[in-house]
Amino acid sequence: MASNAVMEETLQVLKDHKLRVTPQRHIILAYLVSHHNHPTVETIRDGLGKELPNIGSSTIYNTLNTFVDHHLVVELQNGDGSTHYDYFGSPHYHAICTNCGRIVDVTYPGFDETERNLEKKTAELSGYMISGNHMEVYGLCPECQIKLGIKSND
Amino acid sequence: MASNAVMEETLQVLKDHKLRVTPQRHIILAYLVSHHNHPTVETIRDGLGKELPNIGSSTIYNTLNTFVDHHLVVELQNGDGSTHYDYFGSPHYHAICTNCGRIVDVTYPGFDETERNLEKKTAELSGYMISGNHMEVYGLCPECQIKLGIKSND
DNA sequence: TAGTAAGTGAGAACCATTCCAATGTAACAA
DNA sequence: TTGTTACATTGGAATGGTTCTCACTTACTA
Repeated sequence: MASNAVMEETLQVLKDHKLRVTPQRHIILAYLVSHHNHPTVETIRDGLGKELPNIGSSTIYNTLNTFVDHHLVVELQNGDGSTHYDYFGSPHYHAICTNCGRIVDVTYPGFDETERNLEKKTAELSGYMISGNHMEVYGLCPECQIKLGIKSND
Repeated sequence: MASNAVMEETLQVLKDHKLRVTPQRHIILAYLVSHHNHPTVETIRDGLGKELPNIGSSTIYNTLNTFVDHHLVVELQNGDGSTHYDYFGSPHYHAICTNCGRIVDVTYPGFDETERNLEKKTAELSGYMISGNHMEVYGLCPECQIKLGIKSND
C-alpha cells in the first residue's frame, strides 16, 4: 500500500509533466521516489531486476535525462567517475564523503532563503536569467573519520 | 613582466605546497593563474602549444589532479561531457549557462560568510568533517537571452 | 654530484554515455 | 474500439574523456 501510494504519486508526477507514461518511466521514477540512495544507472538497473529484468541501459539513460530536463531529478558527481541521480522532492543539498563517496541529503530551516539569496545575487551580478542551482559540501563522513582513526568510536 | 610576475607567483605556490617543480607543472599552473577561461584539458593543451608542444595528455591530467588534491584548482562540469578547471584564488562560485555552457566567476561581499555558514550547518547536521564545498548557479547568460529572443538587445 | 623517488609521455585500455536503426507501444481521434 | 502516428525502447556499435602502463627522464637530497 505504501508501494501503491508511491506508484500513484509517480504516475501523477509524470502526467503533471506531460510525459508519456511508459512502464519503464513509471517504475524508474517510483524507484527514485522511494529510494534515497542516490543511485547510479548501474544501481538502478540492479534494483529493477525483478520488475524490469530486460531493460536496456539506453532506456535508463534516456529516462533519467528526460527527468533531469523536466527538473524531476538532479544529477550528482561524487568523484567515482559515474553520475548519480536524486529525486528532487523538497529543497536540500548534498554532503559528499571524499573518502568513500557516500552522499547524504542535508537541509535546515532557512536553507531555502540562503538558496534564494544566492540566486538573487547571482542574477544581479552576472545578468544571468537563473533557473536553478547546485550546492554541495565535501568532507569525511562519520564512519570514515572512525575508519581513518580521526575520531574514536564511542 | 606581468608574465614574469605570474611565473614567480606560481613557482612560489608550488613550493608552498611542497610540489616538485617541473617545467610542466610550472607552466600549467601559470596558465591557470593568468587565464580565467575555465579551460578543459584540451584547451590547456592548445594554449600551451608554444611552450610545451610535446606535452602528453596524461601529464596534464596528472598535473591537474595533483592541483585539485592540493586545493589549488577546482573541477567544474558544465554539461558538455568534459571537465573544466579553475584556479582557486579568492572565494567565488560559478554561474553556468544552460544553453552555451559559458562559465563566469561570481562573488559578492558576504559570500564567504554564506559559505562558512553552510559548512557549519552541514557539520552539525551530518556529522561530516568538512573540507570544502561547491556552489553553482544555472541559468541563461545575457547573450543567450538575446539569442533566444527572451531579452531585447538594447 | 650521485642516488633515487617522483614525474613525463606515447599509446593502449577502460568504461560511462551516446548514437543508431529496427521494433514496439502510448496517446489521441474518429 | 480501432487505426494512426509520433514517441519510446532495445541492444549493439561507436564515441570520447580519463586512466593505466611502462620505459625513460629529471628534480630533489644528502
